Amino acid sequence: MNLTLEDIGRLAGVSRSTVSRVINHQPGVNSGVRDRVLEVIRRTGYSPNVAARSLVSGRSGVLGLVIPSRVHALFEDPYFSRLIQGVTSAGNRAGNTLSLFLFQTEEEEAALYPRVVTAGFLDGLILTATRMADPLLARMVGGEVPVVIIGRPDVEGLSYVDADNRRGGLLAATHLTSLGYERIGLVGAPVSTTAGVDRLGGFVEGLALKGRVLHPSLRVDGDFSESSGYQAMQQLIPRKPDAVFVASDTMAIGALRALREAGVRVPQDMAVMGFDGLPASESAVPSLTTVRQPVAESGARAVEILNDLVKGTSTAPVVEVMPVELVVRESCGAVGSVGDPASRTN
Amino acid sequence: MNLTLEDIGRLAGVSRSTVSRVINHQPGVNSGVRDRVLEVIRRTGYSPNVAARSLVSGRSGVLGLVIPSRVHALFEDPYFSRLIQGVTSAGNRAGNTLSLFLFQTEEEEAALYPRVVTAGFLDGLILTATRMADPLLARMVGGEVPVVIIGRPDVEGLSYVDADNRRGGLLAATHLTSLGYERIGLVGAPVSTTAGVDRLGGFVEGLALKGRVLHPSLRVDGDFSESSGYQAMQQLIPRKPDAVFVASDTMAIGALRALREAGVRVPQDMAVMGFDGLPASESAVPSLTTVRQPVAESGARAVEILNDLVKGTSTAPVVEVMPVELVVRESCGAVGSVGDPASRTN
DNA sequence: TTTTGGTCTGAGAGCGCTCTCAGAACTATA
DNA sequence: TATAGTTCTGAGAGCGCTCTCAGACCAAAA
Repeated sequence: MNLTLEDIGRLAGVSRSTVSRVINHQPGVNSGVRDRVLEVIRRTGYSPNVAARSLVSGRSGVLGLVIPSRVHALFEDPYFSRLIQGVTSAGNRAGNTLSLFLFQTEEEEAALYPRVVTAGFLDGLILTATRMADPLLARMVGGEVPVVIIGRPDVEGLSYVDADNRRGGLLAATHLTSLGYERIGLVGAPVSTTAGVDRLGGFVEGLALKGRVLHPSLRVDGDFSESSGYQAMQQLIPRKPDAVFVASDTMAIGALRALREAGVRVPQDMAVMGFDGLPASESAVPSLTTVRQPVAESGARAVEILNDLVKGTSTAPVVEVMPVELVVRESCGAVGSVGDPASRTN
Repeated sequence: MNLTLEDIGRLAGVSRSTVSRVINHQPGVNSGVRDRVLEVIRRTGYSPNVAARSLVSGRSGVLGLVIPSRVHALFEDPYFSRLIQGVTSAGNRAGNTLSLFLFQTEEEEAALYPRVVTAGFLDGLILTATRMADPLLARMVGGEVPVVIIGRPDVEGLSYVDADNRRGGLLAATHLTSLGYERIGLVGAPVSTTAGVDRLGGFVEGLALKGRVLHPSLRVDGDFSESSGYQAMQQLIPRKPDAVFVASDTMAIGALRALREAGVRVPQDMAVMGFDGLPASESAVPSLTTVRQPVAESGARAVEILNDLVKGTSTAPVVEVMPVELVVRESCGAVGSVGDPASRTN
């Protein structure tokens, strides 16, 4: 049942070459012939053999999405679900198929690397969740396969799509200070990631605009996991901040859990802000004021950039910074009936 | 820089054929020659061209994972993250690469289907989250590509890996009745899925063992999403059940949210059970008694079965039912200081 | 020495496709 | 009618690999 170009040609009374031309929308085919061929293709349900095609063209239409999930919990962050959705839907539109590479350990990563890159099977690669000084990045630079990073890499010369984390941190600081909070703390993202560094940098800058500094005792860093947010907040509670910016929604949800257990009311006793704008931030109790970043859009944009790189339409490095946006909900007391800073009890 | 078999052969002083034999671990190669070839391969970092290989062998080593995420929220259920982890890690071990197909709409599904199956690019397919009477399944049956379903399909003749949902439902019912609860309700999974049907069936059977029936007014079905669990529980609260089995952890977390808002204490005023055993069920407040199913293991098992099918080691249909297990935590009052049924206040 | 049998190696065909190139067919111009 | 130009089509090479088949080589048996 596996048809070839030759078969279609025979059925349509033309040669393999002509059928190939029709399939690839090349000019110079008599329209009558073209219709006849298309009709045969439609009738037989023929679709070209991808392996043969990519053998000669050197293109497979397959893009790789690499997620080095060393931190096991990492992948379970809904952030990745959204990202994957964005990447696949853009891929579907563009005619790509997506291969997913999840690495649990660095050994696995090293072992599979040749199969991923050297085999000439992938047209391009999207890398996510890289750390600073990531060996993965080092391997990629100057590789034979175009690469787009999601998140800002710490080396030059690579294409990437990043959220405007710095501005996001700044928005958070501005929002909290303008609401009148005094002792503002931070549950940071790991400073081994540029996202962590940038969100921190923007946050500190935003505080500085109002002549404030981030007191070191009011800062605890997490690792993006829910439980790390929980633990970080447990450390912060006795130090009595009146507002805390948590640098990811997932960690913020953990922080809310710690506060609930400790009997600290949000926002009356303490304001909490998140970062990401995941659906979970909306259904949290109280709903979470957060900085939304366009996760799915970033993934989609990465696919577009990568496809341009593959086609040679554009040449590296392409950089795209995606806008972030403040989403005001209940957890900072700025809206809703739950209370505002003026009516706080502590 | 793209090396071919011919290049390696020239460098090692042998022919293409011999190099091929070495690479594919075929017998009948002089061990001195073999070592020489391997050394050249190691030195050059050669790895065979996948397209050429699969063109002649008819195998690509690529498995497809199809997730028809019609319900948009579906994919954001951490269940899928775990499943994907299980599938990829088994795939990594077995030398497969994984292609991910996420369909947002039925049109997309239909449009991409030929590209997925007919193109001869995939060795096999893993299908998840199929509904009853799923057109996707109909398309698969008798297809040219081996298929393994995750979850029990509603048609005969297909290989599948399923959790023992029926037994899970029964465990839930038995646990709740043995704790002395009287008005036991259900937030069900959609009956358009076999998981929903089986969990319901087992639950009803478990109640029947104690001479109980599930009162229709105490049953509301959800769609696996957090918000559907929230809404279902809102409907259930005025009907005053003293225990509710929620047929997925994600929905159970929504249900807990509704209860918290309504001021209903868990487990003192109402016991709640979940299903799945996701990490989130442990960090929920109160921690959730649930039925754990081995999600990652199911994914891994599906890969193994599929690989056997591809190799022809086994012939369809292969069926594997994965065991489930009761995980007792705080939310039913069976353990912990929060209270037990005897001390309930209503 | 010849024969037999086994072990090892290379030549060559072919997987299904793309792409170049040459030639066929047809139209426009001299 | 002859020539040039244009449009369309098919033959054929080749992408990098696997696999069959025949032959080279060597040791053991006749």
